[in-house]
This record gives sequence, structure tokens and C-alpha cells, in this order.
Amino acid sequence: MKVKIVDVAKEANVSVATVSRVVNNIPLVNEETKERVLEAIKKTGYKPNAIARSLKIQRTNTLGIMIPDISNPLYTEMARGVEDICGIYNYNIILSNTDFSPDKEKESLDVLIEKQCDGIIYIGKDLTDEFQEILKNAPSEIVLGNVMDERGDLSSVLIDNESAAYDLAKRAIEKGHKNFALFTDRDGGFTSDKILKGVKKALNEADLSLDEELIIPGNINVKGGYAMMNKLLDSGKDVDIAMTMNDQVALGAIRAAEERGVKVPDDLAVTGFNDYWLSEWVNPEITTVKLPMYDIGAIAARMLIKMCEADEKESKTITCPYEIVERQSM
Amino acid sequence: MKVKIVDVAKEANVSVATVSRVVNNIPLVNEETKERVLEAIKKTGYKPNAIARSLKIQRTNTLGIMIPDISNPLYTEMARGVEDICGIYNYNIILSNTDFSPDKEKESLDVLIEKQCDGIIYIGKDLTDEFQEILKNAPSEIVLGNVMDERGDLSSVLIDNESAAYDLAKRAIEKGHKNFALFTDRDGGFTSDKILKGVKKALNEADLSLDEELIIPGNINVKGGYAMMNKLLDSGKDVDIAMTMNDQVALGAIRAAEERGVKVPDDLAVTGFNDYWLSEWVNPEITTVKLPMYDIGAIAARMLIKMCEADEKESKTITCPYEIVERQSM
DNA sequence: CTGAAAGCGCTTACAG
DNA sequence: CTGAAAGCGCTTACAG
Repeated sequence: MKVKIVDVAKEANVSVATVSRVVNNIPLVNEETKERVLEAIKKTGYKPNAIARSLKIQRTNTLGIMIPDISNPLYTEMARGVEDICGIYNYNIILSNTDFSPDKEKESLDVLIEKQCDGIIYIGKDLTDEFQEILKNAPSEIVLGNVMDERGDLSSVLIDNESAAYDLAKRAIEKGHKNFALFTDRDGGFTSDKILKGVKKALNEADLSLDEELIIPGNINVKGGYAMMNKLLDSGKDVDIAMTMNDQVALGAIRAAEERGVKVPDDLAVTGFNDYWLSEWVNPEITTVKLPMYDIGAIAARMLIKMCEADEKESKTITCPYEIVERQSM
Repeated sequence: MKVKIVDVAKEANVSVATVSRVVNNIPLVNEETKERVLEAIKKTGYKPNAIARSLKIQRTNTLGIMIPDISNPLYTEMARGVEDICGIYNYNIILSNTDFSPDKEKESLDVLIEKQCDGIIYIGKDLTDEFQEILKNAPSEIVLGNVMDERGDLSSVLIDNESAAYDLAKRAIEKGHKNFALFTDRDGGFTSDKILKGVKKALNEADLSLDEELIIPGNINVKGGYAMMNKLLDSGKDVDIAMTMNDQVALGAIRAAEERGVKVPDDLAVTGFNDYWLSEWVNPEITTVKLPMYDIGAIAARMLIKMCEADEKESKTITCPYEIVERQSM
């Protein structure tokens, strides 16, 4: 049988109220009594029941985190950031994979709410109007991680993907590249849209244009990159740079190019997006833009905890900095 | 104000008991009454409070997962496996990073117990006798993931690392390799020990011996691999194969070798361990042994849930299969 | 088929 | 400084 507060109280010859006070470090307890209780706790091996406590105080000290796929390195760093901050503030996290599925997202959210998470971090590649509405009406506090709320009444921490893509494209133009191909996400989404926009802007400013046929959609992973590069090369078009939406896509793309005897970067430059640890260990090293995924998670978590603890109800948007990392692939 | 069961009861003109019954799908409710309640639930937007429910029924339907570092690809797959099974059985998971720190492990475990996790999956690189004892006495059900309980009274799902290393070494010997170097984990641990043992066994059987000076300890990541290879090459010893403890180490090692003009595999073979997705996208592709990390997580979760739901108290050990994957680096 | 009531293990005003 | 008691939101024997 698990030992509960009343067992400790008996052992120490005090009331449960007193035990509760020492467990929660409420000061107005006599030192001697406190000692006695502490001893009883040790002796009985008492561990407070956080569920009972939560029910009473109406807070769980847990954050829910909705994430498309924890095993996707894009998200895993964010999760780690959330975790670390939670550790500091004594929160726990309930993890929920949503697999980019709207249905799973709804289910996940319901469960997280039912489990009374004080706050929820929503991470996804996009935010539909419908889900935005659902989140807005959720009883828990909400922060969006790397997703923009176009309507602007939810808090979020993000990256200016458009401007990052713009900077990277501009750098490419400065290096003399003129004929761009762009490998986009076949499923669309916020990030993909912004990157496309940023690249187009840079090209426009340089009086260059993007051949719409060279906007090649595909899966956002190595295999996808491999396939998109093959498609590009099959097109026979004159291209001197392929920009991708992440480093893994770039890796696959480079591989496909080299298999066909196209040298990167000499014959064709390739860029990644969202620096990944492996990108500097690969040959050629991938030129990319480094996004602070860990920080996004950490900042989102800190913000959310603040929201849970204060009654700070205004929604904020924090934009994190990025950094162009020039290596070898461009 | 959140709506609770009593609000629904009022709305539907029934007792809370009846509402509870329809929420929990207990059959003995009149169809009409049920309809009325369902409508009231919809109208009020009622969501059951899982915390209150848990307190009453003494089960939380949540599993705790202790994991050294979620952002380490070695563990992230296991977490995904756990997650997926939990999704099927309607469990949630509370995630806890332990960073290989015994203190954090103890803290984590306490918190998971206090939050009344029905079961806990312990993942780590080692299990000390002290912690084994603590786990054994925990009130929650416990399953070990990829950690062996030498004393054998805890359930676990693991991989026969020794035999995997043995097989890989044997394959190397068959290919004519004679002078082995081994890059081990500077922090020791179960996996490292077993691999060492397996390699030695294979060498012994072939009347070869392992030069103790060529057992090089280091950090288990790319940089560590890079450093260990440099150390190996600095030694000036005659070596024709370096076996590592994971693919990332192998990647770093290969890089270091090539920077010094040592061609892999022609001048020196390198093997990884625990196949990682990138290993076949890298040049040279890494020869390794594929360990079913996802399955370990999934099997551990299923086992744990069974233990939580039945009163199946015998401890079991499940050993998962592995597979040698020959690619280019050996 | 339905409801009144006890109880899950805590916390916290309130009274002393 | 300490304790008795109410109550957090549910579930579930028990009685009808």
C-alpha cells in the first residue's frame, strides 16, 4: 500500500495539515515539529501524490507539447529546449506526436486539456484557421513554436524564414548565381511559403526571375531531396543553384547530383536550410542558414510558464535570429 | 469557468452519476437519457477532468519515460516507438531527460512516481546496483529499455550487443582484417562493455589479439570520433580496421582519416554501430549493425502497458534481433 | 435504469 | 504555531 499524508501524520503525531505544510515548505511551522515530520516522512518513505495535489490547487505544473514527429531532427531540438526550461521551473512535459495530421492534432489537444496541462506548446508546420480558433478557445495557455498566427491573437516564437531565405538567396546572387531552382514542400505550409517568398523577393530585386517550372515540390527528407534533384536534372534546364528547405533535402540532392557526375558546388550549388549537426561533417559541407531550434523551444517554454504563473494575457510574438553559414556546397 | 460534470448534469436534468456513466460508456443507461446527456455535453463543451478521474480510479494512463537525451538520435527513435504504442493504447507519456546523471535520474524517478505514472520506462547507458534497487522498490511498474539488469529481477527489452559486435568483428576478420582498433565510450557503460567483449571474443577465436593500446576511449559523438581517429593515427601503429560504438563516431573518424590522406576503406576500414539514417547517405557509406531502436521502445511500451493492466508480475527479458549492414566503409 | 453519498489524497481558509 | 473540516472533480458500490 502506498503511504499517504495521513500515515505520516500518525507517525509524527501531528495533523495532516501540518504535514502538508512541511512538505510544501510553508514557513509557519515550529522547528521541532518540522523535524519530527521530516523524520516520519523519511521513515515511511512518503512521496506526495501530485495528482491529488493538482486537483486541489488546480494546477498540474505540466506543459503539453504537440509536435509533428519527435524523431524528426527538426523538432527534436525544440523539444529539448522545452525540456530544459521545464526542468528549471519544475514543470513536466507530456509529449504528443501529431504526425502533421489535423485529426491527431485535435485528439492530442483534447487529451492535453483533459490532463489539465497548465500550458500547451503547439509546434507544427502550419496553423489552419480552424485550429487557430480551437486553440484560442482552449482553457490552457498556448504558445506557438515556429508557426505563425496570421490573425495574431496567439503568442508565438518564430523565425523570420522569409528574410532568412531572402538573405541566403541574395548571397547566392552576389556569388554570381542566376538560374535558381527551388525544392519546396509538397505539402505546403508556412515555412515553405515564406522561403519561396523570400527567394522571389531577392531575385526580383536583382532583376532575375524564378522559372516556375524549377519550383520542384517533394518530400522534406533525404529521399525527397534525392528525387527532386533527379527531377531537376531530368528537366535539362540550365540551372546553377538549387535551394532546398532543409539540410537533409540538400544532402539527398547533393548525392543525386554527384551520382550523375554533376559536381557540387562547381557545376551546381546546393543550399540547405536549418543547420543540422551533420551538415559540417558531410562532403561537401552544406551551406545553410542556422536556425536556433533549441532556443525556440526554450523561449516558448519560458514564455508559456510565465503565462501560466502570472496573468499576463497579452499575446506576444518573439522572433529569433538566424545566421547564414557558408560552407562548401555554395 | 471550466464546465464540470455537475454542470452537464444540471443541463441534462440527471445526476452526475448518470453523466459519468455515459462519459465512460457504461452500458446500463437508457438510450434517451444518454442522448440527452450527450447533447448537454456538446452544448456545454464539457471535457472530463482526467486528474480528478485519476485520483478516484487510481490510474493515470500515463507512462513516464526516463531518457538520457531526447535530442540524441540514439534515443529519439526509442521515444518514438514508445509514443506510438501509447497512442494506440490511450496512454500519455511524460518525458524526462536525465543527461546520464545519477542525480537527475533519481529526481526524475521521484517526479514520475509523484505524478503517479502507471509505468516507467528506464532508458540509460547503464544501470547501477543502487539504482536497480531503487527501481525495484518503485510503486510504478518498470521496464528497462536497452539496459541490462544483471541481477535479473526487472523486466527489460534489449539487444545482444555482445553478439552483434562479435558478428561484426567476425565479418571483419573474414575480410582479412587483423589489426583492430576499438573506439570505446570514455564513460564506460553496458553497451561499451558488451561491444568490447564481443570483439575480443571474435579475435580470440581467430587467434588474434587486441592491442590494449588500441582501445581508445572518447566521447560518443562525431567530434569524439574525429578525436579518437586522430589519436589512433598519431600512435603510428599498424592498424587496418577501427571499430566504433556508433555511426556518428564512425562519421567523425572517417573524416579525420580522410583529412590525413588515409582512404577509407582502402587504407583503413571503419565500422559504425547502430545504424543511423544518414549512414547510407554519406561518403563512404558506413558499414554498421542495425539495431531496432524503434522496436525496443515499442516493445517496452507494450510490455509495460500489459504489466499495468494485468497483474502480470513476473519479470521478462526480451532480446531484439539486429542485422549487420555491409556498406562501403568496410 | 437512476441517484445519493462516500471517498480518492491532498490544501487551505478559518478558528483557536 | 496547529488542527478540524470543507472541497477540488470525479467514480462507483449501494439502494431503490
